[in-house]
Amino acid sequence: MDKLFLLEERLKDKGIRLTKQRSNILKVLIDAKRPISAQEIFNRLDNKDSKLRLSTVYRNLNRFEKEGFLKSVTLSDKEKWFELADRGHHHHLICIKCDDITPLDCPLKDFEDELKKETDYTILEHRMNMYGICPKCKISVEN
Amino acid sequence: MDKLFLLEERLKDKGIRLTKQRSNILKVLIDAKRPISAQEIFNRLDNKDSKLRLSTVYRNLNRFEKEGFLKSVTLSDKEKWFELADRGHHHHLICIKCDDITPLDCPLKDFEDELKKETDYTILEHRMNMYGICPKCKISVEN
DNA sequence: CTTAATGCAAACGGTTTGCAGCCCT
DNA sequence: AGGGCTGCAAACCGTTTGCATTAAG
Repeated sequence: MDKLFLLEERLKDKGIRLTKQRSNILKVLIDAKRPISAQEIFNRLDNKDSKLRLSTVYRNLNRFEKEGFLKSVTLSDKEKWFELADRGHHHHLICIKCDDITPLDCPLKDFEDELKKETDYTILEHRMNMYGICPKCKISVEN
Repeated sequence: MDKLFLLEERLKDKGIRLTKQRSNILKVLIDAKRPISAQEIFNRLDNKDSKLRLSTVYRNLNRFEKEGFLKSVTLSDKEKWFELADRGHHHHLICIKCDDITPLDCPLKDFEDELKKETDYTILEHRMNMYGICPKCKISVEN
């Protein structure tokens, strides 16, 4: 099945207009297969056929997130990264040398349940990232 | 024992000059008993006896973190929060209504060990935050 | 005295916003 | 044709930086 087509259908269903810019942004997100920043999306689309401004990228990323198409991740202290929400809840392992990203299953289900009981909080969300050096970068550091 | 005195001694031991500004910043961090932003530190010290600039707060927070006195936490997408490093490794549960913060023991030791084996990464660090609504705010929402 | 630390102001980088005009539907 | 969306430029906000002055040791 064509991911882009499906996403575009969902846009239309919600009454969100299908512009060339939106379509292109979605394409980049699909191709990326990993979290990606607004700036990087912009870079990959700049000098392409249609005009595009960074502010448009931001506006649409925010819109898409609000509509549930995207999830944002805070992996660095600087920019937000965005990825398609179709892979379900998971976390990330990031190589601090090469920015390689590995998705991780969530190990926090039991912990969260326990926490609810202990604290009487309504738990809404959690975030977890692991940072390290990937096998490849370990080798290149040695050389 | 006096926390401030001990921290100031450690500053001197490292050859870091003990200024009035530094002393005041440390006081606020000690009193806070929770992560706190540069701006909030500045607010609590503004209009006090000695002069202070926000940039000085930032410079010292970064310095203190580098020296191992502080840990920074990314709880929101906006500002960094800082807390004393004397409590050892832990995480945070934040009420999104009132910003109340509860420290949490780390539940990720086993997961991290497993991850090292599975991925052959060198794991350097991880971050984890839980977000929810505290008991008090749940009640006030109902009213 | 020496030089690290601060005050001050300006820059920076990621993100948001207001407005006029464009182009989906 | 109408209103949502974009281009454009300017603002915004947390943070950093360069330089002259101050003050710690």
